[in-house]
Amino acid sequence: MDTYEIQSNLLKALSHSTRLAILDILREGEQCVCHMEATLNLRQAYISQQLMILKQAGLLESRRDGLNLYYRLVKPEVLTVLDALSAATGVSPKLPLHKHGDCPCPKCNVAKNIPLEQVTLHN
Amino acid sequence: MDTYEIQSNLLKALSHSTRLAILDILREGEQCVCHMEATLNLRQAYISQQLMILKQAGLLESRRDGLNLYYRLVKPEVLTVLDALSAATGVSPKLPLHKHGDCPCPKCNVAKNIPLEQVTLHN
DNA sequence: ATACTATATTCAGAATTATGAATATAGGTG
DNA sequence: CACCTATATTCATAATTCTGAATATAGTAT
Repeated sequence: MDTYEIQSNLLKALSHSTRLAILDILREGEQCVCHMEATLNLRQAYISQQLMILKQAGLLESRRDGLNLYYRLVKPEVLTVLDALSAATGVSPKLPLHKHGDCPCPKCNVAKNIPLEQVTLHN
Repeated sequence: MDTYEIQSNLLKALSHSTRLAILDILREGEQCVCHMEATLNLRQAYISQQLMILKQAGLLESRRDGLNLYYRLVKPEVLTVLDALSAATGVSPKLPLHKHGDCPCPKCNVAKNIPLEQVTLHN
């Protein structure tokens, strides 16, 4: 019954609402922790713990860019599982959109018109 | 985050190796408890407990025929989830085949050539 | 170096799940 | 009715997971 254990281990990694939300956030590509913090409105330490669980399960990897760590899905096949799950439950998740300005992460702030004197450039 | 909870509840019902095996047994149609007992080589009480969990999650229903209770999948969409899971993990379950003669259930004994004097008929 | 920012880890208690043992029940048979 | 067979339930304990608080670390900027 070894195959069933492999599969139930993956399911256990998935069966948690915060982790489902994280995977949903990562559907569209990598995101930093602080972006998840702003989107999910949960404490950073807690999100990190859930990220570690997903990473240990082999679903995520991270990349550093300056201060920020960006997580990305390395096993996109799980999205197929999640889609099948939406079909089976009859409900589809939609992410809470954080208010514009609530997310401090670089990706979210690229588009904003920040006064030049406040922008720190890498020289 | 309610949708995520609905989905994680279903995942929790699935994320157990015995329950995955049970669902696999039910892929091909209804089976009685004693058939699962023979196939999985687990104690009856334990299997009943797992069946109750799957039933509570709305995945199974049961039907009585004489002494036997037959369980069947009432949400076949979960099979799609399980198939996606096989794809994601790269492993596919195959059920242990019980030795012919180890399963006492009616379905398994229809084909056997049982001496007539031992067959009990419903008169 | 010092201070700051983003993220990770450790620890502990609460809550939940897993599992086995014992027993209960419901239906069938004689 | 008494007994058997198939299945369900209850109870107790062990194991695991959840969650928060506190703290640690690693990189950055000055």
